[in-house]
Amino acid sequence: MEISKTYDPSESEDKWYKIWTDQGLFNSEPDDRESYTVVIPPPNVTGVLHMGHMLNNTIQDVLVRRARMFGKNACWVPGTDHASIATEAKVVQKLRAEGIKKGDLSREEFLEHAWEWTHKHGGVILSQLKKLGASCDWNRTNFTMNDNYYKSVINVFCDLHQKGFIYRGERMINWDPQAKTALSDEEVFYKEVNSKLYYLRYKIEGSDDEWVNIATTRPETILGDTAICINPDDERYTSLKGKRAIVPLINRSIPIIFDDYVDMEFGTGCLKITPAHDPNDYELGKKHHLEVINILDSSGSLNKNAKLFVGQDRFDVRKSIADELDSSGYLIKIEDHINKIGFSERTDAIIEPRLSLQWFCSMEKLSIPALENVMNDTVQFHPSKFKNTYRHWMENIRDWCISRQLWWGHQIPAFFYGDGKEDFIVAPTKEEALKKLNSQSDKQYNLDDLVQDEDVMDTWFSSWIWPIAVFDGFSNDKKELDYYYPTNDLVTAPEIMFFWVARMIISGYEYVDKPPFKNVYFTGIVRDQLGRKMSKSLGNSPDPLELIQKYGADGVRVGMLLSSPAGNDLLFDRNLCEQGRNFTNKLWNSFRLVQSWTVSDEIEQEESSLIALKWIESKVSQNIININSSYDKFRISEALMLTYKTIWDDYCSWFLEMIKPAYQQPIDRKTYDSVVLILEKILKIVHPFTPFIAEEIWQQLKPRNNTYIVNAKWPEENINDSTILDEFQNFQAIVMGIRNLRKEKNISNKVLLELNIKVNTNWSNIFDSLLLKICNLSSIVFTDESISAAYSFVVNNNEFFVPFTDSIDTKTEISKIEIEIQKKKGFLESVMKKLNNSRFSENAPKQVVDLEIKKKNDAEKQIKILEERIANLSS
RNA sequence: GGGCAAUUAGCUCAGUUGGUUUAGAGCGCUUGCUUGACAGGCAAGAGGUCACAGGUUCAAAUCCUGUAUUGCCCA
Repeated sequence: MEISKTYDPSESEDKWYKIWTDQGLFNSEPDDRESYTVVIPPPNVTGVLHMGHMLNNTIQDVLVRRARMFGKNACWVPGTDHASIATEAKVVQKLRAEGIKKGDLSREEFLEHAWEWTHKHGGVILSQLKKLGASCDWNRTNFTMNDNYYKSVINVFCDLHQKGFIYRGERMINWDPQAKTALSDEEVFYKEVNSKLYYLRYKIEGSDDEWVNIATTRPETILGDTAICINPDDERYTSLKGKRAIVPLINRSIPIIFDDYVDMEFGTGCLKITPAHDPNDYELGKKHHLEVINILDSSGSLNKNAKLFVGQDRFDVRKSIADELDSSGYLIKIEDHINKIGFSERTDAIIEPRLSLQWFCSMEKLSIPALENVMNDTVQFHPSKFKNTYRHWMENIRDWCISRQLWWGHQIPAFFYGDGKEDFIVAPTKEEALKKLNSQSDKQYNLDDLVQDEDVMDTWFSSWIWPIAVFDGFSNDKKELDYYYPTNDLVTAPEIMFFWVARMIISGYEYVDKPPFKNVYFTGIVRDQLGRKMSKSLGNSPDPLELIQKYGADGVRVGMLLSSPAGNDLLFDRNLCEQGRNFTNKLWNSFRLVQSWTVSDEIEQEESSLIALKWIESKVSQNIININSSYDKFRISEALMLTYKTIWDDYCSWFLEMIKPAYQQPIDRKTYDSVVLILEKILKIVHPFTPFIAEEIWQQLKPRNNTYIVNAKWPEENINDSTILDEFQNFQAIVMGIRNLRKEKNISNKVLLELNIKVNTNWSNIFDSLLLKICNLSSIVFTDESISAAYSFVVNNNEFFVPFTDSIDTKTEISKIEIEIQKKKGFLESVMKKLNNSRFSENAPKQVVDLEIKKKNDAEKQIKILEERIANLSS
């Protein structure tokens, strides 16, 4: 049967994926075997696959497939995250396009739309992962809004409230005026922005013409000023002690206070204090018992407390108030100023610090075991440099604002029975809340008296229990949890180290008293060639499915991993996928070659084939040792490169060339059978990286009776002959010497050459038969004399001569050798410098000195050989 | 502003407690190769004063100090 010259992945990929899943090869149930567990970082339920997912999930699949081949019970749990704010934003947008405003809908109606949207778009991303070859147990697909999962989240909330970790409080939080919701600190990102610094003067109360000058970037907030603050060490302003100032335009009298918080260098050294609209001012306000005047409403417009500009947007007011301050003589000057401003991660709106009643989770105590067990490597970070970042964050951890003013998500299980701030009961259901309430109250309430808190929880408050909840860890049946938890490896991006990783560790210790995973592998961010983050708005992200179509899933997998050391960003280049595709093609053609041979039982195995087999056995074993060690250190791209070279260099370029029968000649049975065994080994080690082609060749190679490479055993290494590996290096050098010579002298590969060898050190003849074959030699002749009429080179102090076939160019030959001698002499000089230094020979360890002596002897010997050669040529 | 990293070939990166033949890989580049697995291939070659300046040491890409640049995290 004719096999295609190039490998076509499109057919075999879908075929094998279907068979694998139909056969249930990726499914896992607890049994006697050791478990190997990975939980997927759940992508947004309505998201689509991007390059970050590709990298992340390729790495997970490589780890999972390899573990499966080690005979472990591999379980990779897939699923999605409801992504409360992102999904809600999409639904609102979609409704708006249909002319429906969120405000016109009831909560129930809105949620119906949201579920409809989720069902329509949800899970697309998971089917895309199948294209990539992800070997997930799809029966276990989970979702953070599934009934069971929902209940787990609610129970955790109630439990933490019961334990006193969750509380309700008025705090200054990050407010997104566009989404009209609170955000956690982690959902705010800061950007440097060109803005203005306004210098204003406030009149001192009771004076005729005494002023205090302040500088502010937010003149609109003066309407909420309740003090002016000065550093007590600032001698410029000591006269202001005890005085009051008048807020311009509204003429409110405010105190002048003193606190060393104020930076004397910044602006004028006088700071206006607006406790309602700046977190630092808020803290100062609390300390000095200042009045708090909130002048903004939830959309960022001024409210009636502002007295002026009521109903206008904060940024419009900034312009108008500057004009008005100017015309009434309060504005001194405006300077350009660069400052950092917080933006909403989701809506990109400028964050407004806002005082509001929110739910918080107290983190300090909860985080203690989570910090400790990362620092002591119970949970290992790869690369370990991220431990520093982690520690820094954990040591300065702040309470987590977990409420969001949204509808799509887990509704906070707090039920209000009165108007007071504390008139609520926390319980999993309304019924339970009622029971609880009535048991502790004289008055008897009924269900209609209870109103559930409108807010939902932060999305991360559901995903932080992902590794527990996907194994039903909050139910009474702990069979799954006991077997699969702690999971083994988590593969994720460093950007969500605090959002997610740290919090999973915290919840793991709180609820299972064990870490959620043993290793965390941080991938880098996938960037484009210019180093920019890939994003929809830049349009610089390739479509993963198109890449898979073009290069094959195997090719893309290899392309993604070729240059992605842990924790470093990856500058994505589709040429890497091309390299991956070429690699699969190389593998394919090496299979075609083996497949094309006719096998003969009549002919004997050649000596050269026997040696070649002996060598490749040891070589592959040696490589497997190195590959295993790279995997153990989570150096995945290093493991890939070693695998790549095993196949391309060792197996294809050297081994197959060594055993290849002459054109249209058969191969002996013994050699052929051994080649098949080697090829099987090679398919196994490449399978985690390129599962599809590995399975395709595995199945075509011989009948497998419904067994698959997916479950094949990872090969064991056995180096039965290590000297052959050293000898091979000399052999390689000789082959290269002859190839070089052919190229330089323009001697075709078809011309038979005679190789003369003058043995100066020991010579093992095991590779002689292979030299004859690979270098196309007529014979190998051993000689005691140098041959003058010949090209020559030196390997391991043995001299090799190929007699001149035609015209003689001794001049070039001599100058070539002279260059060689110069090089060697330079080297010898650097060695001698060391050896002649008495402090070196006295202080350095003996083996280091011995090595230098050996280098010296070798170099001297080589120089001598070369000099003799010149003498010979010129005579 | 505070913290943490990084800087090695044209590009992307290795280089494991300082010493293994005057620094390695992949890609790219240059040159040569048309019958026999693969041009998505084969072979050979060029390319680096290891960011800079000091220091420690018999010995520094590797350790220390400073400078510059870049990235990340936090405020």
